[in-house]
Amino acid sequence: MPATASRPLRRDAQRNRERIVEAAREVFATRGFAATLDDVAHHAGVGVGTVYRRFPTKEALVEALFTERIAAMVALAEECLADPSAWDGLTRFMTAACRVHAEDRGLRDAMLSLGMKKRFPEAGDRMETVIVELVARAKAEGTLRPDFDATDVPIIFTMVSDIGGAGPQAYERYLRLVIDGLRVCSRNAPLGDPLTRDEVIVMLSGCVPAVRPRSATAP
Amino acid sequence: MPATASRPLRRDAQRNRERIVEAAREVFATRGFAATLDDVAHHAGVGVGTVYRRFPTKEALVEALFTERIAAMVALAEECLADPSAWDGLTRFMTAACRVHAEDRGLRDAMLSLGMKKRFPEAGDRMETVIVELVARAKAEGTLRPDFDATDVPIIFTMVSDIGGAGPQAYERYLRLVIDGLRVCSRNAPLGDPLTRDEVIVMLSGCVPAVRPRSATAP
DNA sequence: ACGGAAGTTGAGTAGTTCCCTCCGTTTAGA
DNA sequence: TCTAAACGGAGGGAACTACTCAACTTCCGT
Repeated sequence: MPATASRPLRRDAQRNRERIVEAAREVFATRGFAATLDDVAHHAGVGVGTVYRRFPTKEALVEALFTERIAAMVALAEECLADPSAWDGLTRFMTAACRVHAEDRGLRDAMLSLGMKKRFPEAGDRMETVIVELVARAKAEGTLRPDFDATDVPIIFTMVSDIGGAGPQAYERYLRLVIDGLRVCSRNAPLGDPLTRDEVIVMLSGCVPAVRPRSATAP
Repeated sequence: MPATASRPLRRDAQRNRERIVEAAREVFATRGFAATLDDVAHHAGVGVGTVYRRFPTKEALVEALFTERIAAMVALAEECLADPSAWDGLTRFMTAACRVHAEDRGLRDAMLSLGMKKRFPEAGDRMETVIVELVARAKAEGTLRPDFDATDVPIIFTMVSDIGGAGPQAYERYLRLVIDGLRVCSRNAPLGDPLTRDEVIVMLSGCVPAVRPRSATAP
């Protein structure tokens, strides 16, 4: 891997780059992947060309914006795995994830879209295994209903974060409702079979916007 | 109301009209309001022009397709209101509504989109009051948690029916999960304040596709 | 059997959105 | 001062979609 240590940016270019990243954070946070690079440029007070000079595609900008934040989410999940109470660990993770998704729709789209696996394969795998463990541990503890499945977690994230439009706190109410349905309770009706991973993928691809590719050339 | 009793359609035109309606039902059921009238025409084996001759706009077709079915949903809600068990009445209604939404995405879009109020104002009002009663009755019965609100019902419909992409049965699992969270239970965490009607409207407009107008002329 | 009204067709129009490029102009900094 | 780097933003081009229209076809009353 040849270190692409190109010469440092000119001072104005560096400043603009920072402006672009900051503007992108804001614009993506509110509009998600639906945000346009024209939006970002305008918000940053620079021309579109400048954005494309720094980030050759929208994809590149997305990667630059979210790599770090997704790693932080994985770290959080791992930290929750260490919670002495499995139930608290799982629900803390779910609550924190939903809050983050509500506050930053871009991060939501990055984590839940199909592109996740392509863009951040390592983080994605790690996240998946940690979620499996969080769920297994809470079932073993006897607090999480046994018919719940790890594949339900991203679906719940998607469902709940769709509420985002109604204000940043709105998700909380419905997440709580769902979490109250997660506890073992003698009156619970059985859930039946969980979704397969493929079904989850289909579902996410239908609900979470993708970065629209310039031209669709399927391999 | 001047009976627009124009002369009866020619036989071939009548047959085509029926084909169009049937094709539209199928296409809208799977693609929702995202379906194109070109899709419908193709599916019906006629030209687009024929569709537009019968239904001057997409709106008109939507109205023709869903007026009756929405009235049926209102009737169902009223029937559930007569259930001796308020809990069963409410959950039966919610389950039936979600099943219908899963089976016919067009009906879902018609019932949950903002256009509902403009297109079917009477049915919309009636539905709203019946839901309020269903919820009040179940709270009075002591089975529904008291911090639940009637405005939560359409939100739950939206959340759950978003799962539709993963197959027609997928919604069931998550609806059950949510319903299990609706029962009074000493371990339930308080939900806090419900969404205002305006917040509900914002949320729905963000999640449910509208019939795209020919040109955007905001009043 | 025929004339004309009703019906059909589908390429085309017009509006919109959005990713990205290009080139004439500006500016940092040696 | 001079040059390479950076900038701006109009516009290319592709995709999508609601809808139109002029040339053609079919029904049906007489």
